[in-house]
Amino acid sequence: MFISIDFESEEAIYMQLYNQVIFQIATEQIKDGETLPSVRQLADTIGINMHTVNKAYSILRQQGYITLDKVHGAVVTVNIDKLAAMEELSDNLKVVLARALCRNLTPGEIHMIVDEVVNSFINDR
Amino acid sequence: MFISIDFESEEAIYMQLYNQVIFQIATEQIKDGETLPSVRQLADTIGINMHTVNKAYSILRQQGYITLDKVHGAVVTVNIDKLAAMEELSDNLKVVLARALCRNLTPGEIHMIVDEVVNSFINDR
DNA sequence: TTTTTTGTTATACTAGTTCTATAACAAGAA
DNA sequence: TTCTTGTTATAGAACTAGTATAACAAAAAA
Repeated sequence: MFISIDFESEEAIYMQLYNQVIFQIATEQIKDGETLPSVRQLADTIGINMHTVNKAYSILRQQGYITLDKVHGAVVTVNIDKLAAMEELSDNLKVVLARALCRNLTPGEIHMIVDEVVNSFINDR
Repeated sequence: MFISIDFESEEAIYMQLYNQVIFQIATEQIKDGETLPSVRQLADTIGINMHTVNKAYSILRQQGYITLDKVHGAVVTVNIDKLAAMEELSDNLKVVLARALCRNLTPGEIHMIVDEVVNSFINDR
């Protein structure tokens, strides 16, 4: 797994890590059932503290992207609750799309950009 | 302008305030050219410190949703740079749509939910 | 003119978050 | 046994959020 952290960024390290794991699952660079590096190993590779990786992993687990245990480590487990997933997306979209409407983007333009972004992930597979 | 703050929320007060202004511009409850309450007045109404309102307003200004000066106060000014708006939306969508793809939502399902959210804003106008 | 209100800036304090560091524990694997 | 695993505890440094008090210049109202 390739992770690159920008230490100059405003964004917290554990958040960058969290987002990059999400991106890699979305583009299937990491697939359902595959294992992430251990917290200590990844912390060592990146050059950050173990607890920072642990925090990212804990949030990923809490939100149902991975499972964690001592036997199997951090395993990607893609959620299958469609209804919950749709509600989550709806919530996440509210702020983003409100901003787009404030900028006077039309529903058509918004659709076009949604397509672009979705396809950029799918084409990376 | 009606603002309601959840003091129990994880979300910072200035962020809740920022988001609610965005929502009200998106639903045209506040229209282009209209004036927001002064920082002191709004702080008093909500029952929070002046600096907390000032922070929300400063970010709104910095991101081009309002202009601030002593003469006219906080005036809503809808941005007209389409290209910048589209790049901003594209960036904001990346994280949200990656999460949706991790949940195994299809492009069709994503489009349906985008429509729902966009229409919920437009129908509130 | 005086008073009030405006955005803006400065300083200071508390509480909480982020990140690091060291350490320890139980449990499975080598 | 030895190593590695996830997990938890504690503690410190640096930063952020929110509050509080205060002050300034400039426009508006009295």
